Amino acid sequence: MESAEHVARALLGKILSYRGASARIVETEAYLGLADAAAHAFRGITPRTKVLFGPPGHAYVYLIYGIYNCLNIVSEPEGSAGCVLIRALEPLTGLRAMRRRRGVERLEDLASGPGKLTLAMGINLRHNGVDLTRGPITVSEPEREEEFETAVTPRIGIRHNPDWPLRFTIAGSRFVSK
DNA sequence: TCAATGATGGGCT
DNA sequence: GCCCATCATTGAC
Repeated sequence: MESAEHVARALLGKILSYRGASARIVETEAYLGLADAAAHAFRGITPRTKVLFGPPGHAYVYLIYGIYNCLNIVSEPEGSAGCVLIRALEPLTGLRAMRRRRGVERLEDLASGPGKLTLAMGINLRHNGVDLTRGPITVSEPEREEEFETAVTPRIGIRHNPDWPLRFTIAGSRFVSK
């Protein structure tokens, strides 16, 4: 089964890595493409959304509010536009670079939000469309799989379908967004 | 502690 | 011209 929800759940606990920085995914949201008015792909293929309609495993990076970038992973086969927004990370390595790029010290503040984490990891619009199965940005299994429970809540900051339970977090993590 | 708000630019009607 | 899948700061309490 390959739904955005399934992939969003499966990404929790995985390791996102790029150029020496790595972090554990602790919060995701599923967007359901043409079936979901909150999704960028809802209105169909445009220059911006065409990567969403492409093959899974690619990055969809977009600019939000003129300032921040958000990282998504295309989650469904070509022609189907589901994706998963990465919303928060638990920093693991490359902390010095993350602190420099973010301008804050506290570990909990480095990547505890979708705009914060792209800045911390050095991910921006240039990475739109890159294949995450080939690098240099990668998603991999953790060295030690830790047990955790998945909490399910409505998505954050959207106006359409605001109560759909498509936000997934590692329960109790201090690195989720606030 | 918490709600309100300004920053800032691309995408789309 | 309006809308954002945000964040840090401000100011009231």
